[in-house]
Amino acid sequence: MRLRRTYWCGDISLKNVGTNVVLAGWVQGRRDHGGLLFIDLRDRTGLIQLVFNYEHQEDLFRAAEKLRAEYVLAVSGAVIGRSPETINLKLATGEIEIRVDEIEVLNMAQVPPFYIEDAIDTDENLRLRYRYLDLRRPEMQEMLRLRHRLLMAARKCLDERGFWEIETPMLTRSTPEGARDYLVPSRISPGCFYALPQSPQLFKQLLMVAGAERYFQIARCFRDEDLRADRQPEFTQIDMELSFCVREDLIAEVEALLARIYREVLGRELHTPLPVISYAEAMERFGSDKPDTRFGMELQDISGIARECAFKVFNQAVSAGGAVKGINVKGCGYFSRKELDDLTALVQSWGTGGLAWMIVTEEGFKTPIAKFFTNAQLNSLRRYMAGEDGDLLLFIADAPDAAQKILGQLRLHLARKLDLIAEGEDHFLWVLDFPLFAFSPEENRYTSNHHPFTAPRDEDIPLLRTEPQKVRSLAYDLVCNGVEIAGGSIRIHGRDLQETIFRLLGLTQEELEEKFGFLLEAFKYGAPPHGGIAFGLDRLLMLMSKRKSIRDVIPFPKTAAGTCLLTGAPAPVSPHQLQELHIKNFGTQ
RNA sequence: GGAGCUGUGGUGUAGUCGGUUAACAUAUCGGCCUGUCAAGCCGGAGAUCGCGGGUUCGAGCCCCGUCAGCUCCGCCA
Repeated sequence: MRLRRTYWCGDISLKNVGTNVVLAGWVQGRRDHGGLLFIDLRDRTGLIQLVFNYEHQEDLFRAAEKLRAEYVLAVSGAVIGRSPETINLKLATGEIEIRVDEIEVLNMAQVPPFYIEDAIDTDENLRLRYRYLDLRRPEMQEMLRLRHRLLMAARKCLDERGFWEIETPMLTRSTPEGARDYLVPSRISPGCFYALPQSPQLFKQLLMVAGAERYFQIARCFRDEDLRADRQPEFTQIDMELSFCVREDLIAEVEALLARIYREVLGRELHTPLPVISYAEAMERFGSDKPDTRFGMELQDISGIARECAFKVFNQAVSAGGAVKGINVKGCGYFSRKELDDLTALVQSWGTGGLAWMIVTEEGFKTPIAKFFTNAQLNSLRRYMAGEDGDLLLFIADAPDAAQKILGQLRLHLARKLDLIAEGEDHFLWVLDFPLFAFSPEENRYTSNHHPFTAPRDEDIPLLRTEPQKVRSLAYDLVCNGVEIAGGSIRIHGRDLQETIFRLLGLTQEELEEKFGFLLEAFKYGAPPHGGIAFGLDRLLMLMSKRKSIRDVIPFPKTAAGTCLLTGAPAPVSPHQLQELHIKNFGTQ
């Protein structure tokens, strides 16, 4: 390489007119007019136009004629201002161009399999197979830049607030609970396996015992579960933990970090403190523990009226300990019978018996179940549901949590269908006071809602012995637009309480010692009160860049089947490799 | 594990009721062209229609299977 770059393409402007510059980059395109030839040169900062004139320099012109898309060049030339009629306002550097006096072709290139430009509509297979070309496209370069800026802003902010960036092992041990582990066989210990971390959970708690006080890590995490549009088998967390803190301290730290990120990366102010809602209230009002609060259509409880009415589905549900919940779909009284039947089928596919509907009209209620209600009941229904003429009221009768959850899903479904969601704004909120446990009927035991190290609220500790399902935890989720962005908790720091929880989770003393003995032992040596949280960095980026797929914010993502189309991973290995690892291949049956 | 959608020159699409030579745009290659920036004009090459089987006189189109990608359910402390 003879010519050494002196400027980036996108940094040149009218200020540089009259100077000589050396640029380097890729050929974006070529416009050949015979004796006059234009080349757009691209680097990661943008495009700039190179001009070659046959009359000006014949040899150079002949060389330029041979250039093709994606050839790699260094050029030297003079920055000249364009004449007014040739200025291109669509191009950031459209007021100037480079009159080239020397070209160095650093590499030739095959014709790429798709266009290197934004808004391409090509098969994602191809984009992933040739990811290095896909990443050349400006919108993908912008993603890389945004990701970098987010990481830098987070690191700077956490550093300034006294957090130490500390690495924890990637080769660790498999633990029960949680997602399926990715396993790594040990060569030196035959028959034994490492697990890749689902999160650095245990290590960051040990760091608190170790007196690190404030820890963070940009941590890669691995979970061997099926993929989704917002889920990859390996993903990145901004992981934090701090000692001597209460829940409110954690929340304040996170809000400071998030505000800093929004300011530095997007130039936007985040108004803190962020709204807070309890898990119970979120479930009651939105039927979700990650409510999308960008629109209304909140759930109402009409169990009181349902109990009194003559409609068996309603009154029996309530007397069996269930609930009747409703939503008001404003102005949708025009829904056809078919649409209502489709909605009914939808909620049935989600596992409830059916859907009751009422349309509020000037003459009263239009509904197949009118005869089961007195006028007084219908009037209080209308009042409860804030029903106005033309509204559609939908009701589900079921066990309280099922009715909430399914109606919450229906609320989301309708909001998307009716385009009620204001895309411009981000609605952050904290969800607090999650139940510590969920009961698993399949396993006939309690499981941790968050993870087994989550502390219960002090005042609920007595309930551990009597009604564990009622114990509220010191866990907190940060939710935005119906997506969980971050989640964490205050941890248990006492050995006795931790053992009680493990036992409630059905872990035997042996399992407990074997799997978590090292943590319980650490807790004997003066563990400080501590708590932490982890951000889903990829999801945060999706939110900040308004992308619909997590693959669009990860440089080298995997497909829905967990494969990498670029490298071909996962792939078979040689028998020799397996032998060294003491692994026998049983084939694919 | 289950459900749905998609697969046709390099790329994006069209392809009727199953009918003979698979169309269009763009990219690409060659020629012309001195102010383009989605350059323009002329010409050329480029597809066994994801793969395998079946039905049929005949399949891009219908049927079965399979592969790949995407979306959703289960799963994801």
